[in-house]
Amino acid sequence: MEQRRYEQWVAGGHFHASAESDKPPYTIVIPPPNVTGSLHMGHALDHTMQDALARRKRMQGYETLWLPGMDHAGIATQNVVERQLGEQGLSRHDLGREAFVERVWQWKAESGGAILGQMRRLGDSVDWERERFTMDAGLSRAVHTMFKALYDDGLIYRAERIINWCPRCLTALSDIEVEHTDDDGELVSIRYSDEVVVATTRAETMLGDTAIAVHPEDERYQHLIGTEVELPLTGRCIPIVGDEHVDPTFGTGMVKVTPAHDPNDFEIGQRHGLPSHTIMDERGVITAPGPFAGLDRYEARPAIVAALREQGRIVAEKRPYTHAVGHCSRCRTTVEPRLSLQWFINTSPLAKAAGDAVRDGRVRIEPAELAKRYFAWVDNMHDWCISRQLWWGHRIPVWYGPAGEVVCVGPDETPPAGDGWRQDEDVLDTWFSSGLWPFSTLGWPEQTPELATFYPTSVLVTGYDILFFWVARMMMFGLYAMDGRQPFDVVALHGMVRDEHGKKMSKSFGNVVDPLDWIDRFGADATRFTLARGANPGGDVAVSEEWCQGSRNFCNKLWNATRFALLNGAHTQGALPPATELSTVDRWILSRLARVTAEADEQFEAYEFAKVCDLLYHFAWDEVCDWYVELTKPLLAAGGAAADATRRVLGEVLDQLLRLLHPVIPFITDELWIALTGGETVMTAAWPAVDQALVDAAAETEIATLQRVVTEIRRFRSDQGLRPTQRVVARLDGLAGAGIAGHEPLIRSLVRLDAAGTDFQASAVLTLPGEVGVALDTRGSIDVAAERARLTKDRAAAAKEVGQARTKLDNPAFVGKAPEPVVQKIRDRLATAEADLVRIDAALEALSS
RNA sequence: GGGCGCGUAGCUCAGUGGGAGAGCACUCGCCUUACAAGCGAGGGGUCGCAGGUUCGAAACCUGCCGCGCCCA
Repeated sequence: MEQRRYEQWVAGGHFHASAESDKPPYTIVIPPPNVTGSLHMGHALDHTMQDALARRKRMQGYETLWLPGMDHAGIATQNVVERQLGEQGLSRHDLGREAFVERVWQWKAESGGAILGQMRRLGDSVDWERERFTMDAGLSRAVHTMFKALYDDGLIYRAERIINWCPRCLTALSDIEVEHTDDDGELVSIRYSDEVVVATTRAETMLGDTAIAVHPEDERYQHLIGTEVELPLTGRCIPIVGDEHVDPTFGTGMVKVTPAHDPNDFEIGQRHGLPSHTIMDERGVITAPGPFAGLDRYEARPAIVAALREQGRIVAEKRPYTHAVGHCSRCRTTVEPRLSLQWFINTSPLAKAAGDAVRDGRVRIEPAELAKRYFAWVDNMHDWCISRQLWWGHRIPVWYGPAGEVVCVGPDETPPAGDGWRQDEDVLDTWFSSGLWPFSTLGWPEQTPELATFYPTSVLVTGYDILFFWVARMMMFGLYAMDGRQPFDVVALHGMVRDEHGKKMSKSFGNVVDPLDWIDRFGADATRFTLARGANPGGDVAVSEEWCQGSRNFCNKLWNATRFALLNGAHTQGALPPATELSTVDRWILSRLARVTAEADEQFEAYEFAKVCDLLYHFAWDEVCDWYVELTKPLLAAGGAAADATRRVLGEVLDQLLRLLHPVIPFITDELWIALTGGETVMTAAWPAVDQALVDAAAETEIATLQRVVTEIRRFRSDQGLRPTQRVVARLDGLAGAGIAGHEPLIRSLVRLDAAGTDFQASAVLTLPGEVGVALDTRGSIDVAAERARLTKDRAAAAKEVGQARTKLDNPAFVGKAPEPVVQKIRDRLATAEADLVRIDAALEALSS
């Protein structure tokens, strides 16, 4: 059912947005999933939110573009294809660069982008005609244009720096592609000389030491500054320098300095003009001459410790010693800080602008509290290493000439002619192209109608976990490339999807839920509703199968309610009858509908998806199904003009309710709406407008009273053990005083009370709030103990209320300082509770006599 | 080590100065003519702990305990 409906939506062109439309634009670009990826719960949550926003805006009359696509995931994709080659005993070098890249494209054509099909299952209303991929010609042109612009502005530079290096992927990584974990290691203290002892977790790097550093004001060691010490195992002599960044309280207060293998040491080296000795190759194998050459870094460590121990130089060892270790976010290999020549972006002016755009309110982060995290990142941004030693990606458009020339070519410039020119071997970080996504997908650098219409995008919906990875980069690039115009007006953040105990889903823990499995078993609507219902701004979402079942049950409830409506002639033909021709029940539900519509709008605008779902769930189930539908039964059975009006109102309420729910649960609402109204699709129906004229406080009060009376009678019946079907003869008194005189037939119908005849004998008398009396003839089967228990409980509640209210009112400070409405409210509460007490006491006394 | 955040019913979470809420789970009764994937009724919380501000604190402030995330 769902797939057929989806294809109809696509075929109907309902997802397509036109740049030539004169409607106001509303734009969302999808956070591009990885071309190697498949749909997981995180995507399902992210997409559900975006789809809900897009569908609502479409119904509101906006030219709504939700643009889909994927990124090329440089490292991940290259890994996949290299693994395939590996199975045939080949490496990418056997193929050569050109053939390898061809092979990757082939892989993409055959098995890339599985997620796109899965998005259809979820119901994503994306404009498939505008699907984009970061390696497409247009987007590649955007990348080259951006590179050239930044290069010409002096914001891109090439330098030898310590970077994060993955010895398995054989490429540089940016700071954010490194994940730190606390790992068990060892801390060994090595005596370099009688006076020089240093502690390190990386003994093997001592081969590359070029100094010892102490704090310049450390009195223990001041006299050593300027002297030299012999580096064990090497015979080299290295200086002792004073540097303020040494922590005198850590270990011995002396640190070894290995500028080529540690970022902090590199800086110390820069400050003191120390040489850098690289002692490992790109795979982490020791290259320093001597007995350790050829050993892997993890073999070299124990070997070197052993050699030092033999010389009696190991003076202390701590095992295990827990310390933070960086890992490649793609393959978990321990990152090796490595001195190498890379391309960088000078982020300071860009990050400043990215921070200011949020600070001055041009871009709003929802929820606002998360802006703090954003600032923490953009205000302390390091330069961004953008070169990767990969083949799959956008090759850096820089050419080197035979005479040492360096030329950056723009998108339309041909590479320099002549012999001896070669292009830079590296490609750009995938996030470089992802950073251009909000405008490269709209045609930039061309000035397309799409760019003019749909930029800036309206909202970016993504997880707080990539606020740094991606959002900050789009902000930097968008503001730079689009003349200071922000890439999006709002960033709506959500959290992670977790299991039913709030635990992170992980393969190793075995608690991963596949959204496609839920879609198969419970439907896309139930899956979406479960996620949306848990989606508080910026918060994680815990989900479980039971909750998805609950969502499925809700969809089923809607189906049954609509079935009831259709079986009873509900319709949406013609105008609503005027209020004067409507029953109180009809006026009440229309009033509630108006209020709920207003509230839903408010919550939607605030990206409060959980509140929208909660609101509509309770309105639909508690008010429409449990009360309104039940109340219409006697009205419809009575027939006549009133029944005709109710059929129209019932149709109206469901029509509007299905529209309100459509953004979150698109499939079933469309199915039911078409059946109810005969329309083409609810997708193109107008979003419900709030009609203030329908708000009817008097009707609401009346029905609230009716509900309280009915509930009290049901409570009595339940406590008395009267079966729901058992009809009881009863006399109702005081309805007029409570303002619900006209509703006696409704009340009798809902609680199955028959009219009192001539032989009526009351065996139980209830007095309800508002002086309503119910005298029931239970044919002597009254359970006195149960009734006494019930009344005693009610009395305790009323007495507690009286006590609390009195305490407040007896406090002169409260009466004197609290605002008058609050005091009045307490007075009212006291009066009500005191009246209840009198009533209940009378009933208890009657019971005893 | 630095920063951010959380601690409310059995579970997952709303609730930011004025009567402690929801879903699920639980108990009891029901095959009531839309729906047992349901209907009706009900039980359940010293709002982490200790101080403070206030007429009034789950909410605001301070400290402590416990947990999580990000960064180094």
